[in-house]
Amino acid sequence: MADHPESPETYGEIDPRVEALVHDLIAQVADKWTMIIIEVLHDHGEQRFTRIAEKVPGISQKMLTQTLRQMERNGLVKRTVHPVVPPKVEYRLTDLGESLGEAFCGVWTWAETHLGTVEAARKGFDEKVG
Amino acid sequence: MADHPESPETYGEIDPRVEALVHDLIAQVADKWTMIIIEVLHDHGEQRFTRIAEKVPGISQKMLTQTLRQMERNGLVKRTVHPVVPPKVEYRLTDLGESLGEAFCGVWTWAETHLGTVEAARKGFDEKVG
DNA sequence: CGAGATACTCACCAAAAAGAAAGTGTGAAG
DNA sequence: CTTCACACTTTCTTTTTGGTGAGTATCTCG
Repeated sequence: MADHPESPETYGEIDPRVEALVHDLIAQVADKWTMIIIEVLHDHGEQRFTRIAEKVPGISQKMLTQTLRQMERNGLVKRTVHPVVPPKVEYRLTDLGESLGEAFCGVWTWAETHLGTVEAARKGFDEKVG
Repeated sequence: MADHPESPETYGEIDPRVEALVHDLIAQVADKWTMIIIEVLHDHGEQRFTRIAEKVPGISQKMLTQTLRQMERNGLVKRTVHPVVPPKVEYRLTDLGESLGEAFCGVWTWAETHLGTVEAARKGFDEKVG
């Protein structure tokens, strides 16, 4: 599973660290929940846990916590705890988070633009096969 | 799981069909293997099955077939079978596939640019936690 | 005193995804 | 007649994911 010394160039001159990070990030951004949370936080600004949950229908507490933690670890969101009772925790996008949202716009736009093409391709493919 | 009439706007005015497709596509594009295959095909042009496999270390035959099929279904690659023996099958990116690769560049670039920032954020986070 | 609010965590389980390995069809080469 | 190449497919096993529901800490309100 390590390197293949016999295949000199696997692909290009890509720094494996960048590779790994891209995979990582993309896997996360691509993640259903991360994507939506970035959008919610972008559109509505700083929000607390329960508010986010309300705006992301279908998410479980577990996944919300998990996703938010992951985003925090990657520096995409800032988590602010107010030491009051009952607890109050607020989340907001960092500059990094905002910039990722923007970078991702290209893919969103692509998807919107080519919606029809992709649907047609799928239909064509499924007809030939099915 | 449908709408929340009591929360008038969950997020924006997004057509749920677009939503769904975007999630779908993004999940697929974001896929580790799809990303790499797009790159390989972009850099090296049309390639046959085994050649791709060689350039994507770690992928299993199953996943390669699966990913390629999915990409074909979405119109990202063209599959050409030459009726010879032993079999010869070639894959190449369609215009749609190329355009997706380009749209994705933004994210790649983002990742390269912010590699350091993210790594630092992770380190900081892990130190506080661990 | 007991309920309620908030932001979690934890344990358990089912489903889905992925890996590993062996099998398939066909014709040419040895 | 056996072997090999190629592009898969199939089966089996393992790993990863995600949902559910209960539990926790703390202070306030009725």
